[in-house]
Amino acid sequence: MPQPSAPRKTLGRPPRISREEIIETARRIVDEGGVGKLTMRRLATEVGSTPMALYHHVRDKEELLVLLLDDYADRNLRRPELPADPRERILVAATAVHDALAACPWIVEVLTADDLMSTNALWFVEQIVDGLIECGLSPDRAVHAYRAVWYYTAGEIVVRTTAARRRADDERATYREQVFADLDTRELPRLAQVAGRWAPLTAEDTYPNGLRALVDGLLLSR
Amino acid sequence: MPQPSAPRKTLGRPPRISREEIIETARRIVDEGGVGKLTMRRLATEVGSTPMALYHHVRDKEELLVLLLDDYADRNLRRPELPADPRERILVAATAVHDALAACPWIVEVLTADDLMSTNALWFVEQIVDGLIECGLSPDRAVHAYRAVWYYTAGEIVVRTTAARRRADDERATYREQVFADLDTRELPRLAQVAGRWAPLTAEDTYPNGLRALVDGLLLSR
DNA sequence: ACCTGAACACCGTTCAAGT
DNA sequence: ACCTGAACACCGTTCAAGT
Repeated sequence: MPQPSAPRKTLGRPPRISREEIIETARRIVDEGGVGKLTMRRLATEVGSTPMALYHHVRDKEELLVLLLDDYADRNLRRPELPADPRERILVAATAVHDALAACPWIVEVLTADDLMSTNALWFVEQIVDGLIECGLSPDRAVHAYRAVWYYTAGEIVVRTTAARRRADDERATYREQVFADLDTRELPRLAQVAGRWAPLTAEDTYPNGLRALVDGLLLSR
Repeated sequence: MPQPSAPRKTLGRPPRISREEIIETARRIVDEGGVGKLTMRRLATEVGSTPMALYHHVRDKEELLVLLLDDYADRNLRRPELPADPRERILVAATAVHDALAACPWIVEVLTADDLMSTNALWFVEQIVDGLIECGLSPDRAVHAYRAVWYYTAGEIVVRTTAARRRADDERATYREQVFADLDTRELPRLAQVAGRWAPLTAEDTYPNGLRALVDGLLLSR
């Protein structure tokens, strides 16, 4: 993603819109109406231009989305004070990333990206990998462990915000309720036993507990 | 998702297409060309009908997708022999679900559903929850622990298959490489240190290791 | 170099009518 | 009860032309 960089001295028509302006407007549209409202056409009109002008500043819609995620990370991932203890540092850094991303429901569509790549987000990755190494993992194992943390974090956000969306949609959730009401007590006794508590239980925020368990388990192996 | 149930005796025009036929054809389209090729219009023509006829059998496209996921789970989640040891049982059941879903790249779009709900998939959930209880967790904690496993599993699949897709797309991956090549060695020393090995390291299949760590960590707490 | 207009090749879904 | 045709209100992107 090459930055447009310094003001160009080359000849030609002066730009009427900038990458920054595009991203800024895109952010506003998404904040107001969700990522579903962000279309190249609408973005163009809100930026006071035509759809095709946008393609001079971003390659396509997917690049725009990734740009938007990076912008969000740069803007919302303020670096917290990190504890000296490496295990605690891992937990605090991962939770900070998690909380910032989870606060932003539209992120899911883009979050499936391979990794967070904004320089600001990389600082958190650094802290986690460093904490893992300080806890005694080799650098290679630390990368694997970091990835496990990222899988868990991304999965938690994706699954939970999609569930919340479905709940808002109404009546889609009743399918789950119906399935759970009709559970075969003989074949699925444990699920039948917790069926009534499933909704409240899965609504609880268990990210920190699961994260701690995962990190402890990852550190067990050395 | 009410089943169409027994052959209806009520009067009226006899159905020309069935829900089963729709799902079967949808599955074929998706298998051949990916989930992106599945449109209501194309599905209609391949089933020999019109777009609007489909809406008599499924509520909308999202319901069709969930139906398709359930169909896939019923068809591909063959129940393995499970070990007697509860911890091993958890690992084998979770890995079986993971492997079946990971083998199916189109699943990602639907996987963000709250939970797997086909009766066949629920058997695996039952095995995991049961194993966790047998290991000494309370039923409530077992549900939370199962959810952590599901977050980790869904996250791993979503992140990895999206990454693979991006790699196939080409040149999108080079962004990551560029960022990693330009890492500030002073500010991000650990990442700079592993930068060269990042791609192969993250390409390795570490699902089973991470799963074991997570489960061990979850069992530590009681 | 940057922007525009028109067009291409699509979408999911609603509505009113037919059998 | 089930299906059709036409239409609505959109999409992302390409291409050729303008300034």
